[in-house]
Amino acid sequence: MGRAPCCDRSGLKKGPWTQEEDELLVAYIKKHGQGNWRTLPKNAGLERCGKSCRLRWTNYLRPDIKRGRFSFEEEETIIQLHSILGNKWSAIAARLPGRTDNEIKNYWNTHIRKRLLRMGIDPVTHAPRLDLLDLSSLLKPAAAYYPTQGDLDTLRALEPLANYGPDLLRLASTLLAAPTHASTAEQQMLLPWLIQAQQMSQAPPQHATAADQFMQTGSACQQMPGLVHASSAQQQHQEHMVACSGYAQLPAGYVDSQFDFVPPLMQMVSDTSNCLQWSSTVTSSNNNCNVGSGVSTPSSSPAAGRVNSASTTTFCANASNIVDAIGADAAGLFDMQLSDLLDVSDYM
DNA sequence: AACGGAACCAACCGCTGTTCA
DNA sequence: GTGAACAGCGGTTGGTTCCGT
Repeated sequence: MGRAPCCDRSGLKKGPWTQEEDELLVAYIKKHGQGNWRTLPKNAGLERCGKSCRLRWTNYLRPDIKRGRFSFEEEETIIQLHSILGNKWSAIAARLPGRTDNEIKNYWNTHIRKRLLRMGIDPVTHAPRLDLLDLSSLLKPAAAYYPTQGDLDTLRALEPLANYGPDLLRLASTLLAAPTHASTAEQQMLLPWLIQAQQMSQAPPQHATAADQFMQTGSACQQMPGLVHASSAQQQHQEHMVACSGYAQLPAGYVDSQFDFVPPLMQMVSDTSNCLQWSSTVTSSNNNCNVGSGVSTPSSSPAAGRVNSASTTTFCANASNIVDAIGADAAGLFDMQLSDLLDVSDYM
């Protein structure tokens, strides 16, 4: 839509706020509360537009604002949340008490973003920059790896999770980014798991099982049809992440029980027969495309996964089965249109 | 001390989503 | 159902401060 900014009206002041203006605004809000921003400036005796007043209040004058440098913990939290939520500054700010979206956005652009770039990490995707990797390792001969029958059996058993895991991550992150749909309590339930899963997806176990390694190889093959073996590059990627990021610490002893902490969301899904139908469909569509290339890729990223329209339809239709299967317990979480819930544009 | 570039951050701008008549 | 009004969000700008030469 887009409307002309209200500040364009003649007589309204722009630019830095004076102490007198601040006092007028604070006094008015203390007395009347935050009401109609449109009428507030006139009632408060301010020559400002309502938008400017709201911004000044929310970003500077609010009594609960924490000022000063960001702590190490806050910085780590921002990085983790950004890897999940992308540039959803307001959503990130909602999880950092006392910090505003503007402050976090500024801090990201001036400090964190540059730091990640120096470390060779793409601040958009949170993955190592491909131009810094030794891509020649991707070109290893296809016959370099011969899986055993045991590997194949294990892979077959884990296949469903391997395929719909990323999509569940995406689903959960979408829910977290939709505060009007999911309650705070529900988001609090999802967030720790999402961060943990995100860490795992960025830094897989250093002494992974054969099945893990084989799954990774399979995943890489889906992303690069024609390349049978890409685990070397993958391992390089992982080591790079662990060495550089400093925020990818894994829970001790997680390796052999990586599905132990599967949260209710995933558990409910895995318990249903619908998920089998869904996972198998996604698996088949994955043969030619990369569904949900990773929750760590914000929608703005050009590196986001791409699929054709047919597989998008399949994915959405079967995701609907998941929602049905989860049932009334999670109804609040899914009280929205699927088209809204799933950022379909990511898959186009 | 003077200058220029980098870093920082408050504020603005343009857009989207929601509400309501 | 439609469109205007409004609130809020994310990207960008521009003024100020810091720091190295």
